[in-house]
Amino acid sequence: MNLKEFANRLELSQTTVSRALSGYPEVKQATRERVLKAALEYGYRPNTSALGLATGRVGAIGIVLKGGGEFGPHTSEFMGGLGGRLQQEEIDILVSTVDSPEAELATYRRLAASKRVDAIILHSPFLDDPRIALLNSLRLPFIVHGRTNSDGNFGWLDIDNFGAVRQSTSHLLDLGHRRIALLNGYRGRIFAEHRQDGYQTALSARGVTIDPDLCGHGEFTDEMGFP
Amino acid sequence: MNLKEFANRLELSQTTVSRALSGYPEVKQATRERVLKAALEYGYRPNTSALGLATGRVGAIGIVLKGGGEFGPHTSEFMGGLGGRLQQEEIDILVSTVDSPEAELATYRRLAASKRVDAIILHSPFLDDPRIALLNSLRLPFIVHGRTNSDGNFGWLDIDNFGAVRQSTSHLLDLGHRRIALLNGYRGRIFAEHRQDGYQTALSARGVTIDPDLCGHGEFTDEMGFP
DNA sequence: CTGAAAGCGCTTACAG
DNA sequence: CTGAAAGCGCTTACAG
Repeated sequence: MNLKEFANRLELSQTTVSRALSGYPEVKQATRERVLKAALEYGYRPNTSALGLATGRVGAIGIVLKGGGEFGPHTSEFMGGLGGRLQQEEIDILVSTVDSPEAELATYRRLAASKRVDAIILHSPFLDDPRIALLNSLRLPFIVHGRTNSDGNFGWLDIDNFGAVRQSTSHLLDLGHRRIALLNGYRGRIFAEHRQDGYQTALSARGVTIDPDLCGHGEFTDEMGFP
Repeated sequence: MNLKEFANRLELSQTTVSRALSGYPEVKQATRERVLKAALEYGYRPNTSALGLATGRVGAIGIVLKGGGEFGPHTSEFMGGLGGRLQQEEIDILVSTVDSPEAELATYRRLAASKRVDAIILHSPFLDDPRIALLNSLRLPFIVHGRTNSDGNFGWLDIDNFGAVRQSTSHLLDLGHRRIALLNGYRGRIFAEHRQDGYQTALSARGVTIDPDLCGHGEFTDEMGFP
């Protein structure tokens, strides 16, 4: 059912129905309630494409997943949390998978040109990340999950990698341990650098010399745990 | 850049440009090449919302993820494979997360009414799955990942759970083992039933009595491996 | 082989 | 407080 038909049934104009549904203030309370009730009853919902065309908002935020290793449990968990919140606003997550950095950039171009999403979540950033410059130039709103050294005025969110590892390392030192290994992510990832810093800071504070052999870098897999 | 502006630059009508881009046969070869080249150069792509409104196709297929346990590595892997194939057609995956079966049904209603996706991937079906009847009644095209006993004429894809477990059980029997445990999924899940059947078939074929204590049902987590 | 124009289903100034 | 109508950016009969 479309707006025209729905409005006809209510014997109201499309204008008034649209305004009632969108919460505009100039609709009479009684009218609004009648419309809201009928929408539930008939299951009417505005067509997303039409809405997107008229307003410029499509109600979806994009996330690009790399086919390979990035697609781990962290991504799942993050998407679960993100989706839970977005659900409240009836916003969905648009996932595009790619198999190379070039394909990822091409995907951002495609998403921007076709106006497929309202914003992007950029995750697992590099110290200096070309994706940020691209997104900026495309004027595609985005937020970064993780930290980076890239320039520009953009929002990001991250956990305190430095603090977490410094604190846990200190804790082990408190317990009397001295040979403490750090299983870290790939070098170049900023979170890995921060963890390394936290680790070194804690060790240095106690005068423990760092043994490079105890610092591993790589994928976060069970296998990587076995040197 | 929109079609109007793009067509103006080429000094062609929107009609011809649209047809050239969509691969309609009635466009002169030279014209088509000129359009295709310019599209790449200017980065023109049709607005998805407009395209969806005009054609009824939105270029996205939906998948609903339950916030809890379903969101494991299997889902990630499946989405990775799915996305890789869809990428070739520039189709994206629209993910909605829910936290209850009711919310999942409500989401299908929302996706259908707002015409947000072209089709749905239904995963982890139950023996008798109410989602299938709903999707049918909503006339939302879908395919089932996994098997079910539900009625109706619909497509599904699955691995041979019965054969896989029968064969691996037989293999262990061949090696001389007799106390073989089966760490299975939840009862009621059809894949779990099939695996159970495969297990029992293999054991019965050798006259080995089944010990219910060796059959675990639950989440596929490390913790579940410890009785 | 090409183009003018209607139509897809909404929103939102503008008018009352 | 309500409505008629233009406009969002495409596709596609229809006409030539």
